[in-house]
Amino acid sequence: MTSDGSNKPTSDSPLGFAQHDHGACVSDTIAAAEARCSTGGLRFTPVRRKVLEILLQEHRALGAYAILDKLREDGFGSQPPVAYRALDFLVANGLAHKIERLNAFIACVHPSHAHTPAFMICRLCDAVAETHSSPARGALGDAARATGFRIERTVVEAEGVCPACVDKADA
Amino acid sequence: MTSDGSNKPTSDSPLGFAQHDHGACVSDTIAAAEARCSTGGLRFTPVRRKVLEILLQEHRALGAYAILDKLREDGFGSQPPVAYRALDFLVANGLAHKIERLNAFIACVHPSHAHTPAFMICRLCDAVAETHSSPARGALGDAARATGFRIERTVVEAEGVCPACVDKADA
DNA sequence: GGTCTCCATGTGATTGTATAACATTACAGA
DNA sequence: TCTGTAATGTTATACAATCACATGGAGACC
Repeated sequence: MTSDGSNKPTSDSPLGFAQHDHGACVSDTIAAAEARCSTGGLRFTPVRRKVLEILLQEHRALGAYAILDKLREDGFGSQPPVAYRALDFLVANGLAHKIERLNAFIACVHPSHAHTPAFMICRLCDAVAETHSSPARGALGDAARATGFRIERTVVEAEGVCPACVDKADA
Repeated sequence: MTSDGSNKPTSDSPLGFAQHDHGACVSDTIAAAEARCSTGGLRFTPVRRKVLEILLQEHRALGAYAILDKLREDGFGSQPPVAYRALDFLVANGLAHKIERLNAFIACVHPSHAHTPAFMICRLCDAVAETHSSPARGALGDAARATGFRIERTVVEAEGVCPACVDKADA
């Protein structure tokens, strides 16, 4: 379903909507994860590493039970908490994000610096691209200031059609 | 858990973070729903009305199964599809919104005109206030234009602490 | 009025998502 | 080595969402 699916963008089209060296994308993220864990005194254990590797395979969001299936194939524990605990760790440390709209998870594409992520989700090919938002600016920030609400975290997700799928959408 | 919980703001504190005549808030919304349904040839059936009334009782998001419990108390069907179908109708017609972060639903506070809702969710008292966002503006809109992504719908939800709870949060 | 059709509702069963609770194991530091 | 803590494994269960099918009522049409 990964390399031969008809929905999958071909090599000249974006994964996270933008062409890039995905191999580097993967190894960079793993390296960043190792760095962050060693400096922060965190343990980048086999399950956690494996889950991050699974998420990094594609720029799509994976549900917890899909991850669990892949873990099982590789001989890890296969009960829900195994996946959820690893995902909690990755999310808490900025190495992955949860896509609330999909109840699914995706690897962070630039885990090296703190950021407020925003996502664009293609409803046709399921690709997810990460960008960033600035919660303080914009209508939401205005409303928060006006009412005295203290923002601690934001969920910003756009659903629509990615550049590789617009033709299909209009057909 | 609703009227005696210690988390519940007292009568002088905000529901949607702002003091208002909640009775009018409820009746206005019901009236708007009736208006919209009659002009649109839609059927504002008993279950649908009841679910909207349930959602309107408080400015908090309710899970589908909590709604189902209340439906059962009032003699309606108590299987999940009963609630989900009514919720689908309300959401599709702009009378209610889903809070993705909570997998829960809330009545729309100004159903009369089309809008792109955004929410502020208090993690201490569970109050939810609705405001609006403008997807085209801001960092997300910029990113969408830059990559050629066509936004069809946005999820904008802020989690934090509402004005009535800041004291508790800092304690 | 009769009947047909569509839409909404009711119900049972099932799948997917997420967490609670508890036992066990691995690891780092005293 | 001992010990406290963090991570893992496992069972069970709560919560979220959908499928499939039967029933019933409101309106359209003759």
